[in-house]
Amino acid sequence: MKIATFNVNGIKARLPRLLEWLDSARPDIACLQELKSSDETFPEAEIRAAGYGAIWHGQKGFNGVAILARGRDPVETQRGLPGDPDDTHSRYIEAAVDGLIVGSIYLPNGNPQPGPKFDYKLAWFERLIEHSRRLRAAEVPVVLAGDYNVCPTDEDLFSRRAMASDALAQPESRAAFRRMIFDGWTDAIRARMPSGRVYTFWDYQAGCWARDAGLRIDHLLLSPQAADRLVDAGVDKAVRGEERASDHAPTWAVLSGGAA
DNA sequence: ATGACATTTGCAAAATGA
Repeated sequence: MKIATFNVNGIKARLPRLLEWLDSARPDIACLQELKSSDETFPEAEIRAAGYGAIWHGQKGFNGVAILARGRDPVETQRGLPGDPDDTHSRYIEAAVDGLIVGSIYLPNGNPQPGPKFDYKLAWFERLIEHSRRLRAAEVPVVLAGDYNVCPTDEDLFSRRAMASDALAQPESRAAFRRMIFDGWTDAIRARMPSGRVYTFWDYQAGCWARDAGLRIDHLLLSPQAADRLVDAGVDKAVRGEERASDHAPTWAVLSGGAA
Protein backbone atom coordinates (compact mmCIF):
# COMPACT_ATOMS: atom_id res chain seq x y z
CA MET A 1 0.00 0.00 0.00
CA LYS A 2 1.50 3.27 -1.19
CA ILE A 3 0.65 6.47 0.69
CA ALA A 4 1.77 9.81 -0.72
CA THR A 5 1.67 13.46 0.26
CA PHE A 6 1.72 16.24 -2.33
CA ASN A 7 1.45 19.99 -1.75
CA VAL A 8 -0.08 20.90 -5.12
CA ASN A 9 0.00 24.70 -4.69
CA GLY A 10 -3.40 25.27 -6.28
CA ILE A 11 -5.40 22.23 -7.37
CA LYS A 12 -7.10 24.00 -10.28
CA ALA A 13 -3.82 25.24 -11.76
CA ARG A 14 -2.15 21.89 -11.03
CA LEU A 15 -4.90 19.51 -12.13
CA PRO A 16 -3.18 18.25 -15.34
CA ARG A 17 0.06 17.56 -13.41
CA LEU A 18 -1.86 15.94 -10.56
CA LEU A 19 -3.78 13.60 -12.87
CA GLU A 20 -0.57 12.62 -14.72
CA TRP A 21 1.13 11.84 -11.43
CA LEU A 22 -1.82 9.80 -10.11
CA ASP A 23 -1.77 7.80 -13.34
CA SER A 24 1.99 7.12 -13.29
CA ALA A 25 2.74 6.84 -9.54
CA ARG A 26 -0.58 5.12 -8.72
CA PRO A 27 -0.64 5.87 -4.98
CA ASP A 28 -3.33 3.99 -3.06
CA ILE A 29 -3.79 7.05 -0.85
CA ALA A 30 -2.81 10.64 -1.67
CA CYS A 31 -2.86 13.46 0.87
CA LEU A 32 -3.02 16.86 -0.83
CA GLN A 33 -2.33 20.32 0.57
CA GLU A 34 -2.67 23.92 -0.56
CA LEU A 35 -5.74 23.29 -2.67
CA LYS A 36 -6.39 27.06 -2.77
CA SER A 37 -9.95 26.13 -3.65
CA SER A 38 -13.30 26.48 -1.96
CA ASP A 39 -15.27 23.29 -1.26
CA GLU A 40 -17.57 24.08 -4.20
CA THR A 41 -14.81 24.38 -6.80
CA PHE A 42 -12.87 21.20 -5.88
CA PRO A 43 -12.51 19.18 -9.14
CA GLU A 44 -14.34 16.15 -7.80
CA ALA A 45 -15.48 14.81 -11.18
CA GLU A 46 -11.97 14.80 -12.67
CA ILE A 47 -10.52 13.09 -9.58
CA ARG A 48 -13.25 10.46 -9.61
CA ALA A 49 -12.76 9.88 -13.35
CA ALA A 50 -9.10 9.14 -12.53
CA GLY A 51 -10.30 6.34 -10.26
CA TYR A 52 -10.10 8.05 -6.87
CA GLY A 53 -12.64 8.71 -4.18
CA ALA A 54 -11.95 11.88 -2.22
CA ILE A 55 -12.78 14.01 0.78
CA TRP A 56 -11.63 17.60 1.10
CA HIS A 57 -11.68 20.64 3.34
CA GLY A 58 -11.37 23.66 1.12
CA GLN A 59 -10.90 27.38 1.67
CA LYS A 60 -11.17 30.26 -0.76
CA GLY A 61 -7.81 31.56 -1.95
CA PHE A 62 -5.40 29.64 0.27
CA ASN A 63 -4.89 26.55 2.49
CA GLY A 64 -7.14 23.54 1.82
CA VAL A 65 -6.44 19.80 2.28
CA ALA A 66 -7.77 16.57 0.76
CA ILE A 67 -7.43 12.79 0.96
CA LEU A 68 -7.75 10.65 -2.18
CA ALA A 69 -8.13 6.86 -2.19
CA ARG A 70 -7.81 4.71 -5.29
CA GLY A 71 -10.88 2.65 -5.99
CA ARG A 72 -12.65 3.55 -2.75
CA ASP A 73 -14.09 6.38 -0.73
CA PRO A 74 -12.18 7.61 2.33
CA VAL A 75 -14.36 7.57 5.46
CA GLU A 76 -13.91 10.94 7.13
CA THR A 77 -12.96 10.74 10.82
CA GLN A 78 -11.96 14.39 11.47
CA ARG A 79 -12.36 17.72 9.68
CA GLY A 80 -10.21 20.53 11.05
CA LEU A 81 -7.66 20.10 13.82
CA PRO A 82 -9.29 19.95 17.29
CA GLY A 83 -8.30 22.32 20.07
CA ASP A 84 -9.24 25.82 18.86
CA PRO A 85 -12.80 26.57 17.73
CA ASP A 86 -11.65 30.04 16.57
CA ASP A 87 -9.16 28.61 14.05
CA THR A 88 -10.72 29.17 10.63
CA HIS A 89 -7.87 27.77 8.51
CA SER A 90 -8.49 24.56 6.54
CA ARG A 91 -5.31 22.68 7.41
CA TYR A 92 -6.33 19.20 8.60
CA ILE A 93 -8.53 16.37 7.39
CA GLU A 94 -8.45 12.74 8.44
CA ALA A 95 -9.98 9.52 7.17
CA ALA A 96 -10.12 5.77 7.60
CA VAL A 97 -9.03 3.89 4.47
CA ASP A 98 -8.57 0.15 4.29
CA GLY A 99 -7.84 -0.31 8.01
CA LEU A 100 -5.53 2.69 8.14
CA ILE A 101 -6.09 6.14 9.70
CA VAL A 102 -4.63 8.87 7.47
CA GLY A 103 -4.28 12.57 8.29
CA SER A 104 -3.53 15.21 5.63
CA ILE A 105 -1.63 18.06 7.26
CA TYR A 106 -0.81 21.59 6.17
CA LEU A 107 1.09 23.04 9.08
CA PRO A 108 1.39 26.85 9.13
CA ASN A 109 4.52 28.33 7.57
CA GLY A 110 5.11 30.75 10.45
CA ASN A 111 7.09 33.44 8.67
CA PRO A 112 8.00 36.06 9.51
CA GLN A 113 9.40 35.10 12.87
CA PRO A 114 9.17 36.18 15.54
CA GLY A 115 5.58 37.39 15.32
CA PRO A 116 1.94 36.32 15.41
CA LYS A 117 2.28 33.96 12.45
CA PHE A 118 5.10 32.10 14.18
CA ASP A 119 3.05 31.96 17.39
CA TYR A 120 0.16 30.47 15.38
CA LYS A 121 2.49 27.88 13.88
CA LEU A 122 3.75 26.73 17.28
CA ALA A 123 0.24 26.71 18.78
CA TRP A 124 -1.03 24.66 15.81
CA PHE A 125 1.86 22.25 16.28
CA GLU A 126 0.90 21.80 19.95
CA ARG A 127 -2.65 20.96 18.92
CA LEU A 128 -1.30 18.44 16.40
CA ILE A 129 0.87 16.80 19.07
CA GLU A 130 -2.16 16.56 21.37
CA HIS A 131 -4.28 15.03 18.62
CA SER A 132 -1.48 12.67 17.54
CA ARG A 133 -1.29 11.32 21.11
CA ARG A 134 -4.99 10.45 21.02
CA LEU A 135 -4.47 8.72 17.67
CA ARG A 136 -1.47 6.78 18.97
CA ALA A 137 -3.44 5.60 21.98
CA ALA A 138 -5.73 3.69 19.60
CA GLU A 139 -2.77 1.44 18.72
CA VAL A 140 -3.75 1.12 15.07
CA PRO A 141 -1.77 1.96 11.90
CA VAL A 142 -1.80 5.75 11.48
CA VAL A 143 -0.04 7.90 8.87
CA LEU A 144 0.12 11.66 9.44
CA ALA A 145 1.29 12.97 6.07
CA GLY A 146 1.70 16.47 4.81
CA ASP A 147 3.56 19.73 4.55
CA TYR A 148 4.91 20.21 8.09
CA ASN A 149 6.82 23.36 7.12
CA VAL A 150 9.75 22.16 9.24
CA CYS A 151 13.28 21.18 8.19
CA PRO A 152 13.99 18.74 11.04
CA THR A 153 17.79 19.09 10.89
CA ASP A 154 20.44 21.06 9.02
CA GLU A 155 20.75 18.10 6.67
CA ASP A 156 17.22 18.87 5.48
CA LEU A 157 18.05 22.24 3.97
CA PHE A 158 20.37 23.53 1.26
CA SER A 159 21.95 26.36 3.23
CA ARG A 160 22.06 26.86 6.96
CA ARG A 161 22.93 30.51 6.48
CA ALA A 162 20.06 31.19 4.06
CA MET A 163 17.56 29.59 6.45
CA ALA A 164 19.01 30.89 9.73
CA SER A 165 16.12 33.26 10.49
CA ASP A 166 13.42 31.26 8.69
CA ALA A 167 10.51 29.85 10.69
CA LEU A 168 11.04 26.44 9.01
CA ALA A 169 14.42 25.93 10.68
CA GLN A 170 13.94 27.56 14.10
CA PRO A 171 14.78 25.54 17.23
CA GLU A 172 11.16 25.83 18.42
CA SER A 173 9.82 24.37 15.15
CA ARG A 174 12.35 21.56 15.24
CA ALA A 175 11.69 20.84 18.91
CA ALA A 176 7.99 20.36 18.21
CA PHE A 177 8.74 17.95 15.35
CA ARG A 178 11.24 16.09 17.53
CA ARG A 179 8.67 15.71 20.29
CA MET A 180 6.47 13.77 17.88
CA ILE A 181 9.44 11.54 17.05
CA PHE A 182 10.14 11.04 20.76
CA ASP A 183 6.45 10.17 21.23
CA GLY A 184 7.04 7.24 18.91
CA TRP A 185 6.24 8.53 15.42
CA THR A 186 8.58 7.35 12.66
CA ASP A 187 9.77 9.75 9.94
CA ALA A 188 9.33 7.42 6.94
CA ILE A 189 11.94 9.04 4.70
CA ARG A 190 14.65 9.02 7.39
CA ALA A 191 13.80 5.45 8.39
CA ARG A 192 14.76 4.45 4.86
CA MET A 193 17.48 7.08 4.26
CA PRO A 194 19.03 7.86 7.66
CA SER A 195 21.47 10.43 6.29
CA GLY A 196 22.13 12.48 3.19
CA ARG A 197 20.29 15.22 1.37
CA VAL A 198 16.66 14.55 0.55
CA TYR A 199 14.52 17.49 -0.54
CA THR A 200 10.78 17.78 -1.18
CA PHE A 201 10.51 21.52 -1.93
CA TRP A 202 12.40 23.87 -4.23
CA ASP A 203 11.46 27.56 -4.27
CA TYR A 204 10.31 29.05 -7.58
CA GLN A 205 12.67 31.96 -7.00
CA ALA A 206 16.39 32.46 -7.45
CA GLY A 207 16.91 29.37 -9.60
CA CYS A 208 16.50 27.07 -6.61
CA TRP A 209 15.38 24.09 -8.69
CA ALA A 210 18.22 24.47 -11.22
CA ARG A 211 20.86 24.53 -8.47
CA ASP A 212 19.12 21.92 -6.28
CA ALA A 213 18.62 24.41 -3.45
CA GLY A 214 15.82 22.56 -1.70
CA LEU A 215 14.25 21.80 1.64
CA ARG A 216 12.80 18.64 3.19
CA ILE A 217 9.52 19.80 4.69
CA ASP A 218 6.95 17.23 3.49
CA HIS A 219 6.88 14.30 5.88
CA LEU A 220 5.03 11.05 6.55
CA LEU A 221 4.96 10.23 10.25
CA LEU A 222 4.02 6.62 11.05
CA SER A 223 2.54 5.22 14.25
CA PRO A 224 4.36 2.11 15.54
CA GLN A 225 1.70 -0.12 13.99
CA ALA A 226 2.30 1.55 10.60
CA ALA A 227 6.09 1.73 11.00
CA ASP A 228 6.21 -2.04 11.50
CA ARG A 229 4.92 -2.34 7.94
CA LEU A 230 7.26 0.21 6.28
CA VAL A 231 9.03 -1.30 3.27
CA ASP A 232 10.02 1.74 1.18
CA ALA A 233 9.87 5.54 0.98
CA GLY A 234 10.93 8.18 -1.51
CA VAL A 235 10.37 11.46 -3.34
CA ASP A 236 9.03 11.74 -6.90
CA LYS A 237 11.59 14.43 -7.64
CA ALA A 238 11.04 14.48 -11.42
CA VAL A 239 7.54 15.88 -10.89
CA ARG A 240 9.14 19.14 -9.69
CA GLY A 241 10.88 19.51 -13.07
CA GLU A 242 7.72 19.39 -15.20
CA GLU A 243 6.19 22.43 -16.90
CA ARG A 244 3.96 24.42 -14.54
CA ALA A 245 4.99 22.23 -11.62
CA SER A 246 4.16 22.77 -7.96
CA ASP A 247 7.11 23.97 -5.87
CA HIS A 248 6.76 20.69 -3.89
CA ALA A 249 7.41 17.13 -5.10
CA PRO A 250 5.21 14.16 -4.09
CA THR A 251 6.68 12.23 -1.16
CA TRP A 252 5.59 8.67 -0.38
CA ALA A 253 5.89 5.55 1.74
CA VAL A 254 4.97 1.95 1.00
CA LEU A 255 3.49 -0.25 3.74
CA SER A 256 3.22 -4.01 3.46
CA GLY A 257 -0.23 -5.56 3.37
CA GLY A 258 -3.48 -3.86 2.46
CA ALA A 259 -3.63 -2.85 -1.18
CA ALA A 260 0.04 -3.68 -1.76
C1' DA B 1 16.45 43.38 0.21
C1' DT B 2 10.07 46.69 0.37
C1' DG B 3 13.50 42.04 -4.29
C1' DA B 4 13.00 37.46 -7.05
C1' DC B 5 8.34 33.59 -8.55
C1' DA B 6 3.75 31.64 -8.56
C1' DT B 7 -1.33 31.34 -7.50
C1' DT B 8 -5.76 33.38 -6.30
C1' DT B 9 -8.97 36.99 -6.31
C1' DG B 10 -10.96 39.77 -9.48
C1' DC B 11 -9.99 42.70 -13.23
C1' DA B 12 -5.22 46.27 -10.42
C1' DA B 13 -2.67 45.18 -7.33
C1' DA B 14 -2.75 42.96 -2.88
C1' DA B 15 -2.48 38.66 -0.09
C1' DT B 16 -0.11 34.53 0.69
C1' DG B 17 3.48 31.52 0.62
C1' DA B 18 8.49 29.11 2.27
